[in-house]
Amino acid sequence: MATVSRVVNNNPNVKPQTRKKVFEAIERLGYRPNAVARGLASKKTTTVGVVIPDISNAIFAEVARGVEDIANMYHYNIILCNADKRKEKEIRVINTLLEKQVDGLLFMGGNVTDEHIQAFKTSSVPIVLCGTTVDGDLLPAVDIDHEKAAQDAVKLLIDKGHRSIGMISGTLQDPNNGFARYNGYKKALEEAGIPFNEELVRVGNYRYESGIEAMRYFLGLEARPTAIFSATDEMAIGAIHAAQDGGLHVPEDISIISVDNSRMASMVRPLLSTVAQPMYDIGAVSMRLLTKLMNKENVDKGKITLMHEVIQRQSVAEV
Amino acid sequence: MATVSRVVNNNPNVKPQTRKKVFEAIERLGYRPNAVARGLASKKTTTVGVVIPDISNAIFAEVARGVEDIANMYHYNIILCNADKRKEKEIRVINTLLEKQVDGLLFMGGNVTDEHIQAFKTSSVPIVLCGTTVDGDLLPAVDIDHEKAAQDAVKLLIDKGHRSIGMISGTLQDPNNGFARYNGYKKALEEAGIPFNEELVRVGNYRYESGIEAMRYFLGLEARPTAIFSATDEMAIGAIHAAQDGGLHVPEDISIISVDNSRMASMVRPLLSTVAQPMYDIGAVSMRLLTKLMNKENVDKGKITLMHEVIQRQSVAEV
DNA sequence: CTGTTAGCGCATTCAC
DNA sequence: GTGAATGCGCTAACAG
Repeated sequence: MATVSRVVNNNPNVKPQTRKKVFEAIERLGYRPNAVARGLASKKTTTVGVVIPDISNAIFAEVARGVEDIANMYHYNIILCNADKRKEKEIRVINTLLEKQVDGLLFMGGNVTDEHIQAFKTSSVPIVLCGTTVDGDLLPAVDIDHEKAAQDAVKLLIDKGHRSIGMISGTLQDPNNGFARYNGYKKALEEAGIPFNEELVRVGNYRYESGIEAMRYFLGLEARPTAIFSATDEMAIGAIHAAQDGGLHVPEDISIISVDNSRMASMVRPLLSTVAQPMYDIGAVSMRLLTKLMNKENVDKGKITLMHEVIQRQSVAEV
Repeated sequence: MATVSRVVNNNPNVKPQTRKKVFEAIERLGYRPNAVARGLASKKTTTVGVVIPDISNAIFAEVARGVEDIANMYHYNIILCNADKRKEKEIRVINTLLEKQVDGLLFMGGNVTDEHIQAFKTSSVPIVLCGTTVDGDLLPAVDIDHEKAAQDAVKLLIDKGHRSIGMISGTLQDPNNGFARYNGYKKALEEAGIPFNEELVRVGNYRYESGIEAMRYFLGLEARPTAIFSATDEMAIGAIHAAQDGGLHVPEDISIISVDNSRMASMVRPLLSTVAQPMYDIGAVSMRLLTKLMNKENVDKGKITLMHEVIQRQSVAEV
């Protein structure tokens, strides 16, 4: 029995002949190791839990690929849990994952509240945040600098001569994709000496329809902005279509830029200018960090910030 | 100890007072039940494995939502495993899930080969196919009638007067989204007495870029078709853009219809006509079926076919 | 190199 | 209604 265990776990202390015989028996009997029993005995499940805020969001799907590739590379299995963008569900899922004795936890995106912190604190296994951060150095995290990304996007608009720039924001309660990008927008304006105008920002919900709604609002303004910065690609595409539906040409009549560089940014006419988040890398790097943590290796504390890059395509023109 | 177990498992044979005391102790000690040990002892994990062929495909994301909602309703957890559209990985993932002692398995989309069947056969827990089927009654499955869906789409084109209709197909090796839709296309032509022309079908890979490539091909034909049927929305959108990039107007110069009705179909100009697959329902129904199977309830054998519906939007016009 | 032993943390008998 | 005993299938330490 112990020998079988050794064979199954690739322990070298088995005579090749015996190993062969065991494999044959395994084959013959159709034996399949029971991962649950193994997990109980070894106190390791070689499984990491990944909570993903919204499975239907293409951004997270790409991050998940990065996570997975690295996880496979280090022979970890992944339990992906969708949290439907609901906080209670996020908390519940975290607890379920911990009960299932995952060896580590990756928390993707979303807003990390005190309740989350509370749940994380009860964990005896390492946790890393992925595509989000939290104030202080409470938890290791890998993300981009959302504020700077937004600022760079708006700066491009300004460099092209735009002075009246609207913003389609995410909810300001969301510290990363929402508030940080809003702040980046304000900073860019400030730096260029352009007064901030509350009327030029419209809060959406990240989705296509709210991009449409926002653009309709801008079109109705007596002083319509010449350029729009959108917090996400999807809203930007909605904005483009609303502008076109209103008889405008993009970018001749109005320029549009956003943040994400999701696949969709190249699936629209005109092609969308946007600032690229290295989504795959965010996933890969955070998973690599988690493997180190699970392996009790020493790692530098604190957040890892990955570089973004503004991608110029067709939706922005000189004013 | 047994009493704690009873409390945690909601066994009624506990005095309310004792129950309360146990809960207090649980709270005070921060006790968290170990799902692994529980699984070993009870031989149930209240977990179902879901293998999803491609996490970055919006279609599957929507199906997954349906799966999840029902799973939660019946108090099952879900392990989502992405298989990256690679057969070996699918097989590997199935085995991993089985080793982890899931109570049931949902296999989503993808091509079910003999190797799959072989892997499924070793399972002692129920398995249902979701968004795919297999010949014979080997496995319970829920899906739409892909062939009929394609046929209906093409029929709409024909009803609008089109006689020269191109098709952007998926790979014909794929029995569902590929071959079945191709057959539906041929059937519709046949029924209308339109001769089938090999030159008017172009095989793509379901992605946007291959839609572009296919449309470029059609645009280069001396006898350019007046309408295109695409096997997926994403390729259809590529086709629309390629047509527009080539100076054509959709639908005035060329009509386009596809199958899927993904969210993207409403995120393009003109709005894409397409036949809707009830994706959420496919997920929900298959999960419900699985719960019955896991519960050893009697269910009707065989496949469940859900209804599709052709959605007329803007991308199709009379010839 | 191989077999024996003792848990892993729980659910499930069975007594009381 | 509660506690004590047994074992789920495996790994880990130990002895040989």
